[in-house]
Amino acid sequence: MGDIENALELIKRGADEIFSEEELITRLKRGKPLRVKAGFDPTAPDLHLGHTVLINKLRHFQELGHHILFLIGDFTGLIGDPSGRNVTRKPLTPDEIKDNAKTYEDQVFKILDREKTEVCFNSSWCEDLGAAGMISLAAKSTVARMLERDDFKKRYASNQPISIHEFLYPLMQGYDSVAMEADVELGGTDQIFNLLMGRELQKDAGQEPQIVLTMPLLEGLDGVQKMSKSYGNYIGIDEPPGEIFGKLMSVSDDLMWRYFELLSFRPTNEIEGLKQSVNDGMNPRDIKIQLAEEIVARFHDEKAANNARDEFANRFRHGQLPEEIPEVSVESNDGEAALVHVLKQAGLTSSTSEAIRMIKQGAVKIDNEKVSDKDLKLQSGDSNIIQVGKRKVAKVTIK
RNA sequence: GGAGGGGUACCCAAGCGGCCAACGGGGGCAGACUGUAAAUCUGCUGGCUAUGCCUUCGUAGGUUCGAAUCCUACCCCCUCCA
Repeated sequence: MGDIENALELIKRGADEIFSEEELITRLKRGKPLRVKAGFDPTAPDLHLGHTVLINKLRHFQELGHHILFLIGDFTGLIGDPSGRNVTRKPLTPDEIKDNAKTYEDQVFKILDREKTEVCFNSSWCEDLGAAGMISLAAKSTVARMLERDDFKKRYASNQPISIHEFLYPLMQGYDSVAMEADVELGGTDQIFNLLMGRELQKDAGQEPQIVLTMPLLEGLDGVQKMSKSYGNYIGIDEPPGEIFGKLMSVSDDLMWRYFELLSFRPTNEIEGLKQSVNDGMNPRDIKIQLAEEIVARFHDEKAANNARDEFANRFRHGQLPEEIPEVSVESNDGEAALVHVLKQAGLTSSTSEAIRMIKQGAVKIDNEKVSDKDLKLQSGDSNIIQVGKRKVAKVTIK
C-alpha cells in the first residue's frame, strides 16, 4: 500500500491532470507493469527541453518498473498535429521524417534507459489500415465533436481554413493506443482531445480505456508561448554546453521557477528551499546558475557544466572574450578590404546592409574599440578580434 | 454550380495610379540600464560592386511616362445560397 502511495506521488509530480486517478490506482494495485505510451511526431530534427518534460515523466514510470513505449509518429507526422495551431501544419516529406526520427531516437536515451524502452513507429500499423480502415475509423467520430475543440473552433470562427485531413489526426493518435494496447498515455495539456480519443477508440475496440496523464506545456525562452522549434524560443538538448547554459541564464526570474518545477530532478522540498533563500535575499542569478548546471550536466556532463559556468562568468560578468574564438580569414582587394564586406564574409553579419546598420548602431568593435566609420578599410595582413553585438566574435585576418 | 469578400515583408495589418522598399503593431536585432536577466527607454528591421542600382505587395500577362494600387486570365482561401 505504501508502495502505491509513493508511486502515485512520483507519477503526480508536476502533472497537470489525470483521467482518472481512481483508475490509475486500480491498475497500479494489480501489480502488473503498465504499458505507458508517449508519442512524438518527428517534426523537428532535434528535441528541446519542452519535449523532455514528458520524457522526464516517462522516466518516472520507468523507475517504477513500468513498460515504456516511445512512439515515433512517422505516419502521423504526415498529417501534422493540429493541436493548438491556428494554421495548417506543413506536412513533412518521408525523408525528413526518417532523418528526424533517427535523431529523436538517439537523443531520447540521454534521459531514458535504452534497455528498458520499446521504440515503436506508428507507420507499422497505420499503413496496414488502408483506405477502408481509415474510413471506418473516420466514422467513429463526428464533425461536431471535432469542432468542439478550441483550436478548430477558433479557426472556424475566424474564417481560417481547416483541412479534412486535420480531423484525422486525433483519430490516428487514438488508433495508436488501440494498436499498442496502452494502459497509460502521456501528453501535453494541448493534447487532451487527442488523448481522450484514444479512450473512446479503445472502448470501441473492447479494450480497457487508457489512463490519460497530461503535463503542462513548458514556456519557451520568451516566457509566453510554449517552447517550440517553430517559435524559435527553445533550448535543444543537443546544443553545446555554453549555449544551453547561456539560454537558461537569459530566462526571467519568474520563468526560472517554472523550469525548476518541470525540468529539474531535484526533490520538491529542495526547490522550496531555494525559493526561500531568494526571499531571504539571495541573488536569483545564483540559483539560476544551479539550474543551468544541472541541465547542462544532464545532456553533457559535470565537467562541461563547470566549464560552461566559468566561461559564462568570465565572458558576461567580467566582460572577457570567450576562450575559443573562431578564426576566419578574408581575401583583400588590392591590399585592403572594406569592413562591411569583411563582416559579411566572416559570417558576423548576414549581409553588407546589415553590417552597415550594425556599425551605425555602435554594435561593432575591433580589438575592443567601437567602430563608427562605416567606410573603414582594413589592410592586408591585419589580424583583429572583431565583435558584433555581445555574442558574435571572430578573429579575422585579412589576406 | 451561383453570388459576394479576400490573398501585402517573419506574423498581424494599412495603403487602393507617382511623395512606396511600402503607415502601425507584434516578433527579431542593436544600443542604454542590468544579473547576457526580466521590465523600461532609444534606434534599426529587402539586397548590392551603395549618395546610385536591383528585386519585392498570390501567379502570368496587359494599360500607363509611371502600378501594391487600373484591366485580363489563372491559382488559392473565406462567407452565403444550392
